[in-house]
Amino acid sequence: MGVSKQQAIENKRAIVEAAEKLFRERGVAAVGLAELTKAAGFTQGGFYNHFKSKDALVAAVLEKAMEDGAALLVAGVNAAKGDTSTPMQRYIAWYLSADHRANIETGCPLTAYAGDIRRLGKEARQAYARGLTWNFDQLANLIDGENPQEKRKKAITLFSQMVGALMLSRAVLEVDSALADEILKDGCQELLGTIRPDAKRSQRTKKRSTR
Amino acid sequence: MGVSKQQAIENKRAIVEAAEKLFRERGVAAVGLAELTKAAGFTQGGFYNHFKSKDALVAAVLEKAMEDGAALLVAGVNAAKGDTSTPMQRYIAWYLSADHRANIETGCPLTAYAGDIRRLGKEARQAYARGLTWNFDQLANLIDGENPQEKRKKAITLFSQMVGALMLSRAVLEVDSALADEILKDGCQELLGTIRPDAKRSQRTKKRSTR
DNA sequence: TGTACATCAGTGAACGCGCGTTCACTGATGTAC
DNA sequence: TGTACATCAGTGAACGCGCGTTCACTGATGTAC
Repeated sequence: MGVSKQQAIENKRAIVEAAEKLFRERGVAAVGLAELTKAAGFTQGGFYNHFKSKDALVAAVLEKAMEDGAALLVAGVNAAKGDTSTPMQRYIAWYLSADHRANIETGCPLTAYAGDIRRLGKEARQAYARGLTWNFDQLANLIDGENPQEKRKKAITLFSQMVGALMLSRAVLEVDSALADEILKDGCQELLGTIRPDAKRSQRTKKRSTR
Repeated sequence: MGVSKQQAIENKRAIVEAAEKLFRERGVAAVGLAELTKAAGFTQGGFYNHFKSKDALVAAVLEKAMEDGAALLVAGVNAAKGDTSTPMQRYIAWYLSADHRANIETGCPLTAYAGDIRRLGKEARQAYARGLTWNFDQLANLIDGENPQEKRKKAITLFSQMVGALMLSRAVLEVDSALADEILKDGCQELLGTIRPDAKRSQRTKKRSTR
């Protein structure tokens, strides 16, 4: 129908954006191209002007998701004025928050896609692995002291626990919200204690006093 | 075509068994009833003699999977003759083994379905939540000392970490097997150290000496 | 600056396909007498 | 114990549906002159 180059670029971006949200919420297989192109403001057939297949879109979406995930880490780690917590403490507190749990479309893509990624195309899986590697590297930098190997190992085990707790909490949220909250809170408490041994006791005391 | 009652029961069991494996490997949405009934030895239309809908099958499969997961925990915890490790040590070592990672169809269903369960029917999600609750209870019993709340908290955080590490390791296995192995091994080492502080050093020493 | 025309993003119908579900029918099983 | 018959698991074709992908066509955009 005749559309400016700029509009075409915007339309492609809109497909990826819509896919990024819908894929996470409902799963890649459950979201059709008709729905995606409609969300981007045009019709089904035009999809193939932008991607050679749905699989190519999936790869682009994962690539974009990993970039967004990286931005989340970088931004989340910045302290608000007057905040005396460490970057790692802020990251953990955000990661295992009810807010992050509720917003799977805008949250960490590594947890959001953890269950599906095995079944997606190779390019998508490679993007995921690259994103995970980058995340481990960044987290290792936020861990203080010790030798590089120990820092990396701590980063990996810490992140594994965050991913597991967030997934399990989301898994049972609608059916057993008390259990979901327990998983999140226990994980958060435990991890904040782990990264700073002397913070563990004060964290616990704080919890109790607020009850 | 006339079939004995016993055969009919066996056929129903065969559907659930086939579904249990295929659902985990390829996802619930990607496995059709035609494939399942064929695997069970009959044709598509007969499915509805056994289940009122695909959703009802999914619920039955999750129910069965949780039972099997429970049996895995109970069995895995039993010591071989001459084995001096604790039940918890054995469970962790099995859970974070390359063997368990490779066999998603027969492994722990809580990790296998962690990513998909949010999108399944309510009955299936309830079965999952019940299975998770049971698992936490059992693991808490395997943790020594301390008060019940601390044991439960430890069980939850420990299991979260195992689920996260196994999921992430599976997620990148085909694309970056070195990273996948690192996640599994670091997680295993860390957890074996956590549950028994004095075992941490000996575990590390053993690892190094075998390299 | 104005005109002629090639480009190519979007249209909308069609393709073959597999899905979950329904249904009239079959015929061995298993029960009632 | 033998016969008549109701039950019901399995058959196989059909239902409407939505999927990913293809394609001839449209027409505003943007370039070449």
